Amino acid sequence: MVKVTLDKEAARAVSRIENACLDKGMKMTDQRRIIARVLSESTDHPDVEEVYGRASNIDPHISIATVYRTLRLFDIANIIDRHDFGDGRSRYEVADEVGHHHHLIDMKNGHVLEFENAELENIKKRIAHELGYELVGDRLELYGVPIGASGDDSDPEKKSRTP
Amino acid sequence: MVKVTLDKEAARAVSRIENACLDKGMKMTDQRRIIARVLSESTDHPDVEEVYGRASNIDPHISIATVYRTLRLFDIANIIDRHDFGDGRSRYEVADEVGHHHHLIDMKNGHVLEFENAELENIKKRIAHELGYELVGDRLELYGVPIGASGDDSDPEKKSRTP
DNA sequence: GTAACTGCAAAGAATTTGCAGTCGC
DNA sequence: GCGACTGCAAATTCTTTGCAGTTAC
Repeated sequence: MVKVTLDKEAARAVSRIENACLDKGMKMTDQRRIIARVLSESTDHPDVEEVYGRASNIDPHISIATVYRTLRLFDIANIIDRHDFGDGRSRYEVADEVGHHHHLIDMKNGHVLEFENAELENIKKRIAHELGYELVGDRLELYGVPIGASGDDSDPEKKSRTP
Repeated sequence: MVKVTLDKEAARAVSRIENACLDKGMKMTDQRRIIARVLSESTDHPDVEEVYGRASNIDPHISIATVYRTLRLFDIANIIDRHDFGDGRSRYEVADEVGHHHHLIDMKNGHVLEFENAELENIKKRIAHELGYELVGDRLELYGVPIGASGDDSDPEKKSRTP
């Protein structure tokens, strides 16, 4: 049942991306559809290499240059969000349709948690206003260590370097 | 009078950095002293190339590799903060001794404003706790456009690309 | 039909590193 | 004196780009 829900959501995201492309006069090529699907089905925050790998499983002929170009386009079109978690590379995920979430990076094992907080959203807006600005974007990452932990050390999303 | 104050502060920052180096068993070379001075005297957020340029004005023989190495060391030692404002390069500034400030990037002209907000600090900590983490670091940037503006377009700190 | 897109390989930009010589402690 | 540090140039890593052929609309 979970899987069905996921597939449905992913399919919805794919068509959302396809529509966004067509709206902006971009052509919907097989490669873009594949990358859209890969991103829609991802629940983590893959970097370019990782997206390339997953896309290659679907079409082994896809080129990494195309992945770079497509991710850049999707990013500009606000279809996806680009993140920088402190290791050198950019990471991507499908953009929120509503609301806005941020990330907490577990310094112990590299896990990335997502969270959303209305109060936080308000404060950010308020601070910007107080400085005389309209908030048009923002970026927040928290870096933390598990409370009272001495736990495992796996690193499903690699390690970060910025504290 | 302002200038005197600045020089005093810069001198204090330089010796603080020197002490931190010695504390950690790092050698205090001329190059490191120069880079410490450059950073201490900067009120903006220079990138490596810029630090290199300013350091070169003091000692034209300094190498950019040394600047890279030194900035990395200072960063690890928590003497300085590294930032990423969305253009490709890293930017640096002397770390806060107390408190913690963040940045608002003016999307219109690239200006970078600094701000501090106690309420914000609390929320971040609280969110981390709710997720089961002790907050050990964080990063926040706001991107904004001036309210009711159609103003100038200078870019003293270059332009950013992330919204 | 044609402008946009792709793959490939080469170019670019930012940063790191190997090595031989130098210098702080 | 010795290990840490520096300068230099070459190497790495991530990302972009020029070009010739292909494809979506």
